[in-house]
Amino acid sequence: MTATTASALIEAGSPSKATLRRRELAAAAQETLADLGYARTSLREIAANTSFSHGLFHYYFEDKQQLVVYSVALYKERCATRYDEVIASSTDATSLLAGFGEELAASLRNDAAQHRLWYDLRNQSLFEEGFRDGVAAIDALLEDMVWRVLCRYAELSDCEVAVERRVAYALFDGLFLDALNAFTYGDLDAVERLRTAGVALLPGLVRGTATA
Amino acid sequence: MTATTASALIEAGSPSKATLRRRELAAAAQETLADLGYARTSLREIAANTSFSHGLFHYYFEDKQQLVVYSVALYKERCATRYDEVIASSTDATSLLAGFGEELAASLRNDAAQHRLWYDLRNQSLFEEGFRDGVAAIDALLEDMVWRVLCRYAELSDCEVAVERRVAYALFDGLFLDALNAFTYGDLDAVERLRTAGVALLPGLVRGTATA
DNA sequence: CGGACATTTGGACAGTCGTCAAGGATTTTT
DNA sequence: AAAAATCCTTGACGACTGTCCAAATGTCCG
Repeated sequence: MTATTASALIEAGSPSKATLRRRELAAAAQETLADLGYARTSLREIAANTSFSHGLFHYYFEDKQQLVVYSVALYKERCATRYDEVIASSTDATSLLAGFGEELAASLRNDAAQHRLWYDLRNQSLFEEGFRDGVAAIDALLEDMVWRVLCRYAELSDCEVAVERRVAYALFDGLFLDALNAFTYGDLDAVERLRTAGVALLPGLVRGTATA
Repeated sequence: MTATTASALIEAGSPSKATLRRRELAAAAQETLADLGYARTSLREIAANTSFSHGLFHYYFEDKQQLVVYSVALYKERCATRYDEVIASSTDATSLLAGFGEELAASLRNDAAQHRLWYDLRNQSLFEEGFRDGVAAIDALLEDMVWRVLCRYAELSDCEVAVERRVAYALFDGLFLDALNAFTYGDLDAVERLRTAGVALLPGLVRGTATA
């Protein structure tokens, strides 16, 4: 249900002409935002990296907040399906672990700027109420994503999950945020460290089902 | 060594008259900043919650960035010693766990606004280079704090630590950030959930020393 | 007391910002 | 082809920002 709410932000199904333009503007905005962060990015600067004028953004979005939330949601909707193929194609726990670690590392390596924008937005939502609903919807998407990985891993390794959904998400998120920090500061090893730590964490979140 | 770097930010030892005033201004600034967040807080607004004028802040601080870093560091220096008394006074693993959980919960319950300011600042540092050194110094302080708790727990439970320093910090930080999000959104149960999850995590980060 | 220095004020400066509205330009519909 | 609806640009408005600075105030020592 919460996931559906998030999808509603992007308006799935009917790609009307206006919706397509809206997505185009949001995608362009996302690049500039990922570069500079929310606070330092003005609508004029966003428009400058575009073939459109700054006024147009107010034609398609009510205000800056809506634009930013829409932009981030647009990326995160794709991002939240990142591990689904590995989940579906893995037939044993070991290969799931390997595929998961690979995707985790790739996500940091290739999309670091987008991730830091997401964390920026999530943090702003602690101060600006207007962000809360959008952020909560995206957060639910990511929590579901982690939960799917964990459940599949438990299934393949014949165990049961030993932590709550939100705890599992919080732990992986902590690892990822730490790695993103290091990576952004220029520490290239952070990618491999994240892979290792992520792969090591997963087995710690399940317990054998034989004990009773 | 890294901790010493952070302490240098606050200038320990000699409480000159100027330093005292500097601390007073920073402490006042911290309140407004914790309320509004970094981006939405202007020097005029900070000064308005003070008996001083806005120009004075530029007399004691080079720019807004320095003021903010100093303000957050001032709080975090105290905060990073939060668990030390429990560490010192606990004589068995169980009471350490209980005391740790209690402090963890209290930290969220009482200082939520200060914590979200810290996370705000840490996130800004991903976009603004001027924040990096100060943030890294504070981060090292917190990592040390977690590490001290973990090492003491391992010692009292006759185990050895099974994860690296930064991984331990990242995991607890993930739990805390998740709880802070929920708490700020009005979820009062987040405090007790954080206590439970924190207490449950600690034993998972050590392993018995008997196995060889 | 009087000068030297430190502290504090409040206004001015030069920008930047989000928002909006009036008017072209373009597309769609009739 | 004319009319209507939609799309897009441009320029302006008022408010706000960090920073700087000349002047006022306070403090301390000779």
